[in-house]
Amino acid sequence: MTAPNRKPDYETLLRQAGLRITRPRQVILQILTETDDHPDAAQIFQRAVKQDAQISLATVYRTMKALEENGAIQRHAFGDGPARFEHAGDAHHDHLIDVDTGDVIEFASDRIEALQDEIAERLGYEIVHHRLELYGRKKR
Amino acid sequence: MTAPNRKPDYETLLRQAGLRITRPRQVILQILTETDDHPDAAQIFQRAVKQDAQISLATVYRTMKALEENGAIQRHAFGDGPARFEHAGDAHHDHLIDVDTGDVIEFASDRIEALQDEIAERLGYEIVHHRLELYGRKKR
DNA sequence: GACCTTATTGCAAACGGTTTGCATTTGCAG
DNA sequence: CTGCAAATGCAAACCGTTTGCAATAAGGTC
Repeated sequence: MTAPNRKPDYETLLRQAGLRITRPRQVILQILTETDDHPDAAQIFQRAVKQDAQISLATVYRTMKALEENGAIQRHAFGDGPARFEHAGDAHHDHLIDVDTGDVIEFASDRIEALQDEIAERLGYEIVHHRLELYGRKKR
Repeated sequence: MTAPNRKPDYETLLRQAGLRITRPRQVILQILTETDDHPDAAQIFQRAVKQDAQISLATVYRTMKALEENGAIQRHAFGDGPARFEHAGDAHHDHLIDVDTGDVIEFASDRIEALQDEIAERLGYEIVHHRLELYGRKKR
């Protein structure tokens, strides 16, 4: 059950943050708006180059950083691979990564969240954030 | 509640795997045997150099790889930092990382494990492995 | 629309963690 | 003790990511 993703208006968001909407950014934002998966910087770059051949990978990284700082996207590091991005603002969820395909399935469980809090509590800690990733293989 | 760690006999283990016990390896294995925390390669290297000034970082990495391949240690990547190692063979557990100190506290919860299986099951997946990390701050 | 200031860009170089090629050394089976 | 394969140190390569810099362009102001 993938969480529904309302596509945020990245452009307005950046403008409100006082950032300029440049051509490269338009391209990148459009890609993010259209995408439903969890692409890494290289994938975003590849897609972007098709629209505008002289966009640089550095700009992709810088744009992702700007978006992240403004809470528009989230950065994940699954396994040991490159960072992958997804738009923030959806309800909290964790990830199940298909080890064969790299596909990411989102899921949420209040019970797991509650248990985590309980454990942290017992250890005398306050959870700042957490990471729960299930790596699995599709049953046939 | 840190899981009790029975120190494995790395040396015998490597010998059984047909690997040679060299001076650098002796030093590294001793360090691993003595350590209770989750050191990264650089830390192991630092400690090793004190015993034998000409051990190289490459050898640390190669030794850790050999140990990992033989199931003697586990490699973790907390946050975005360097890989950190711990001896395998202890009962399964997850980690709570103190965001202020980097300290790692181990914990286990059957209930969380069960919930994970349940979720994967529901999604039609079989869990190969998982990663659960709580990042927290000590309450005073 | 032209102008000006400042943010943003592309490029290439630097980065940090990790791996690798190679010539040399070493463990250890025979 | 010898010989050969395995392991070492070193430096260079690697990969994902960040950064310095000079050039370009966004977008507020007139």
